[in-house]
Amino acid sequence: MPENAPSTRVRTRFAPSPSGHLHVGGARTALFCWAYAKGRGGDFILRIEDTDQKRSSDASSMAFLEDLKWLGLQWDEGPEFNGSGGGDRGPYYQSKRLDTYKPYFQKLLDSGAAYMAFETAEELDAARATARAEKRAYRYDRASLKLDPATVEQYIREGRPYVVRFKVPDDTQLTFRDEVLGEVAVSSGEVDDFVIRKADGYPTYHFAVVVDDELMGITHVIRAQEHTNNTFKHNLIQEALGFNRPTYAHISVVTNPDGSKMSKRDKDKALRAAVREAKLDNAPEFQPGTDVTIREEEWAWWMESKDRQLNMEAVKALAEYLGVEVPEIDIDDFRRAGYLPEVMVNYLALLGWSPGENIEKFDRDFLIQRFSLDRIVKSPAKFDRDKLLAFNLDAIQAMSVEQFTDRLREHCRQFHPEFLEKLDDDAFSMLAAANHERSKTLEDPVRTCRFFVVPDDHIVYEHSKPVRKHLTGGEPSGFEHLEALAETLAELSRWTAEGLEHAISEYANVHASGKLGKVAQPLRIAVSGGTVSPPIFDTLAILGKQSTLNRINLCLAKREELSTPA
RNA sequence: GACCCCAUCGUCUAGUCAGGUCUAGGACACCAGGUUUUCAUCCUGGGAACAGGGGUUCAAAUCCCCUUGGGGUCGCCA
Repeated sequence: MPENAPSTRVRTRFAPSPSGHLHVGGARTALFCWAYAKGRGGDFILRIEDTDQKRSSDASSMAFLEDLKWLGLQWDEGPEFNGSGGGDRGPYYQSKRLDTYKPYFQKLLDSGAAYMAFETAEELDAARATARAEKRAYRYDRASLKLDPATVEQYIREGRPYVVRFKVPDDTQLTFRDEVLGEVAVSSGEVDDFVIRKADGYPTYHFAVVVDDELMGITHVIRAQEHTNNTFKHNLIQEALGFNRPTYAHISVVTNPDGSKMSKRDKDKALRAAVREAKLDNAPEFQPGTDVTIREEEWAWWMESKDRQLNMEAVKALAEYLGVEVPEIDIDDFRRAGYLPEVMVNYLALLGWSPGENIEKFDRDFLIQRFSLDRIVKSPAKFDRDKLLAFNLDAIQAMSVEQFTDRLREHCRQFHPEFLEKLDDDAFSMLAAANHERSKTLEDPVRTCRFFVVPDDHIVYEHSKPVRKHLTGGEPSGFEHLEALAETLAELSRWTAEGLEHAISEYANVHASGKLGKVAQPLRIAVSGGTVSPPIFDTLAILGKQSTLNRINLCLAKREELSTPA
């Protein structure tokens, strides 16, 4: 098999189909391709495998470009997007390369390496169903190969639709060397005469991938292990066309906690199950506020088969409607959940690869320097959210307050603008600083600090036992402390965390035998509605004097109500 | 079902290719203590694995075979 000469420039590619966001598994594949090429002074190419005309191609289907960018994976060639892409070996969309494929189809047809087949999809489905019912393995029977030339010619004249199939040789061993798996072999009898050109004239994945990899000068194919068996087909086409065989590395799949393959279709799967559970027969009418609708045809189409996906907006709306959590599998899900891109990169790299030496925290540059195919683990890796979270926490703790503030501001700008609208720069900075040490994600401050951006009289007090206890318990009780504190604080001139600490600690020394907790918790409840908030002095400082006093008074006004169990 | 691939703590993994330094290392999770004005941190300690069975060898987590288990693929999807 032709090895690439050492002098050849390394070129890898990531080749997704345009179907929405980048999911975790795809992201890891892209990361490995990128790291391998970049570590060797090579090129990382992005190619869009859009040879399925049935698949929707709305704008949101290219959302993964943004995800790739967010992770910091620049592509040297491919679709142009935000500074990445371009290149002179395009177009990088397979649907725009139809003319390119034509002569290669012809070559295979002429040489007899491929042939036309006239069975319809329906006929083949039926044959497969029969085989299944009889519990035997389905094999294409090569009926069209046995047609005599005159018949074939006649069929073509009649305008019968046909596909082109590759004629797989009988009785040989097909082998290839894989950089992670080693030698992989199968006997050719296991490989069907596969379709390389669909009835609509589009190439199938197998064909397009081979032609494009050759024409784009791809030297290393790093892809998921689900493609291992396809490699034999690709090798066959390469040989028939006189192409180079690139170096292969098949990386194991990333699985869900239950061990099943993590798939971009998991969200739809979860939703379909929920729909059946809820016995929903038709597309629901969503809330008037949303402009999302699912048409009847779309609904039926989607429910019909497990490999069909709804668009992003519909997924979100339907999940909300059904009140179910769809699994977090897309890079974008983690971005929204407040994970840092560098942490995602670090964690993803650890799924199936490790640098050894007990090193597991590293950045992109380290990855580029150290990444190699021979340290890739062969077995599937479960995606462990706990560990990801722990890494995210560590990364946040390692930041300076200023860095954290900037990151949080950016996160809010994108996903929670109300925090920037309601809080001025100073208050926002204080909020960020107060949350720095207690946040595991950029979403944590947002989630636990909603009360800052709510009007004073909209505070909702939690009717729970701990709340009641902190308010009514003790001698003096929490309410009594609040009454006293309202006066003390009203007279406080230095409304800063330090000033507040001074005043409140002093109060606690005198009236609560130095037990700060006795006064901090009632205060916390009064201003936030619950028992959880940033450190109390910071909280009050951010809130400001007026809001603090308003809320204490509001809490006191609800004394009766908050003293009795709900 | 057929074929391909895989197999170290609950999880991600180091160690396997070049057998001895492995009474198997790290991280996450877990458990027990401790610090802390809440939550979250943080500190200390602890339990936790070579799937099973046969070989080969002075010696096996490491090499070979079988069994079992897991994953992947069997589309005019990619």
